[in-house]
Amino acid sequence: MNDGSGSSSVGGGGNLLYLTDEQLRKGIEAMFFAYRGFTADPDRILEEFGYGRAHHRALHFIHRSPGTTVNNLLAILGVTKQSLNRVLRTLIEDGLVESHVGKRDKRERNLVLTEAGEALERKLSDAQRRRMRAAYRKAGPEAVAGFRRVLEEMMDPEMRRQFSSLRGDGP
Amino acid sequence: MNDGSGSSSVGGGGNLLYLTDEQLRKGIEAMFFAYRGFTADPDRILEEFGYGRAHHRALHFIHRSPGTTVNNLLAILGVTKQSLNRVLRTLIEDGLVESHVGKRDKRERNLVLTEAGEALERKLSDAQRRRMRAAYRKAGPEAVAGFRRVLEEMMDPEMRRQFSSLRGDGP
DNA sequence: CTTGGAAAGTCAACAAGGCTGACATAAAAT
DNA sequence: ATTTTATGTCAGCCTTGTTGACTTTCCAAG
Repeated sequence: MNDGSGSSSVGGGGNLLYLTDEQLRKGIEAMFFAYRGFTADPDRILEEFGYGRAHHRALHFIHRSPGTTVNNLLAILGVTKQSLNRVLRTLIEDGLVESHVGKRDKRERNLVLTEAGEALERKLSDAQRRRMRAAYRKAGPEAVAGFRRVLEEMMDPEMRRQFSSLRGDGP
Repeated sequence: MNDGSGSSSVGGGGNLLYLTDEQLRKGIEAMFFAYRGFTADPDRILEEFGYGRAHHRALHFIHRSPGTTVNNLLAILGVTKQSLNRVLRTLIEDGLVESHVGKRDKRERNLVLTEAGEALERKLSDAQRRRMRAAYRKAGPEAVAGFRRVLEEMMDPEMRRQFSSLRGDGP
């Protein structure tokens, strides 16, 4: 019944060809396969350490916003505090993350990476950057700009805001 | 501190500016947030049915290659047969998927979606397409081409092959 | 100063969806 | 006849997500 969403614009304006269901399906599958590639390298490294994706995410965003609070991290990662706490606890026990009582608000915990934490984060993001750099290089600057543009449009609006600002530390 | 891989080309040739670590980091985070958005809509629908990502993946690729075999699906999804089987079993029990003994090779099972299976798949992919179409439209054709180009480069080489061909059914 | 409530942590229990290993069956291939 | 392949299944483990209940700390409003 062609529910309105479907298979529009074949003989249409001409350059709307990329909005056909077939093209969209290819885009959907490209996201699926690419995301797998995107995480494959870090995942191999994490496995050596007995960690998973969740640990990488935590390390990444603590590295990115040193001194960020647990609540901040929860908002960014979109998981429950219990789930995050479990990951955070192992990272703290293993000496990769330090949790300091907040100065202004002592209820808060400011999270920072230790030397070892920075080292692992670097190892992980190096691997991820290496792949992305290669992809960027092969695709060229124009493609990269388009890539970034589409990804940004694909986010939920809230995420898009966090994506642009994403402080987490002081004002 | 600039570990060799890092922060190349700032005052460099000029248009290599986009390969700085900072730009790559933004790309990495864009992938993370965008993938969340990308799956958010189907995930809400799946939840109503008591299904998860794994079910969506199976439905998608069976819809895409009707009559595909279990082994084919395993290769595409990159999971163990036990893991896939669990998902497949529930889909078959729930009457969304049918498993037919292969004609030429009776060891194989040819998987197809039932009416109900097609209906759910459509509902899921409609939601996903809707978001992607909106993103495509806002970003424009040039951006979409770049998006696809970078994603393809980001895949593992094997996946890239499957991405282009991806038969699964007859010769 | 007292107290309400936010921030954070903890414990318990559960589910999805990955994994490995072992084993069974049928059918194709050698 | 034997081996290999395709599939299914049982059992058990792990990570990472969930909910719910409860405690501690401590800022801030009354």
